[in-house]
Amino acid sequence: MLRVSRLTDYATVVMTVIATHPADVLSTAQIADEARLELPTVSKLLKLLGHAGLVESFRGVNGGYRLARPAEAISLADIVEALEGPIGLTECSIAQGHCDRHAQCGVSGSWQSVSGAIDGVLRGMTLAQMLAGRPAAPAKGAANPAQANA
Amino acid sequence: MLRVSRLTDYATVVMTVIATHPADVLSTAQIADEARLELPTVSKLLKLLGHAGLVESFRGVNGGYRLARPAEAISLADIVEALEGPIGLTECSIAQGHCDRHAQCGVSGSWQSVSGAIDGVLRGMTLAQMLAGRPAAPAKGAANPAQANA
DNA sequence: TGGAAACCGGACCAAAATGGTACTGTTTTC
DNA sequence: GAAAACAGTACCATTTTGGTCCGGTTTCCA
Ligand code: FES
Ligand code: FES
Repeated sequence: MLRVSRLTDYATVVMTVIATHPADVLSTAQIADEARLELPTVSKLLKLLGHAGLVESFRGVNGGYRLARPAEAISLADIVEALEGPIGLTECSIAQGHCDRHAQCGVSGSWQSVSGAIDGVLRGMTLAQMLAGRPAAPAKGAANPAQANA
Repeated sequence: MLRVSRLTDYATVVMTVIATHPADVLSTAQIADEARLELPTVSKLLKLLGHAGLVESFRGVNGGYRLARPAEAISLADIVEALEGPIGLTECSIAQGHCDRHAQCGVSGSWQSVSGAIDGVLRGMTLAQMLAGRPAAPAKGAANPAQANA
């Protein structure tokens, strides 16, 4: 389905919740409550996001999480990468040489090309735009050209 | 990793192999041999691609497969959709209403936006372009045009 | 008329990824 | 020192994926 993991989807929800309170340090329980997600799940997500440097964590009583950067400086690509690793549609397009078919298959170049384009799209969508809830087209005004597919 | 299935990757290889012989009807064995893939796997791929209307199949002796459309009219999006279904990064972006969190999460709009953009990218890459991107024609020297019964 | 080539449609299974949870430790505040 | 809250990790159930196989059907050719 060319889909992103459900955890990644939830991560965007969590990030928007945090971004709604830019001045506060929110506990996992608060975030889970606002995001309507299970607490252990949110906990896992926050750990990943913290590891990627997208959120700042504070331990101890009254601890919690806060955005490490303003929402304008956090892109959807950052979140996706935090959850799913480097962006690349195929394994061959991430690390060449891993595939013995690389020599004559020749499609890896095309995959790399589209991977780069998609990376640009994801990088053009910022958390601030997601917060606005009414985001314009990310990079290019790519409305669906023709849905007429057999 | 925001990756496409490995089968989808193989499908592009298979499609380029078929597109290299626009005038011939290639058997599954021939395609598998040129693509350096296992025959049962290629068989499954061809079935899927045939269902999607991307290749034409001919039964019986000397049967095989052929592109149903010129390579210029087949896009990467067509191949991806044939293997993985409709393009959409999240489940919510494909069918709204499946998610009880849809009301207040608000990120589904953003996901739909980027999904549309990615769909445009994939639709802009044609099989002909993928063919052109190849470094060189691999094993085209073996001119076994019609009915390689041998 | 018979056999062989080749596709068709499934079912089937093993392996891997995913989603989700739980537990124990460590840090900080009061 | 007790409680709050994050850190790390380990674990398991479920789903998805990858890959294979089999019987059936169609077509061509001798
Ligand atoms: S390089 Fe790996 S399949 Fe093309
Ligand atoms: S609509 Fe499903 S998580 Fe946002």
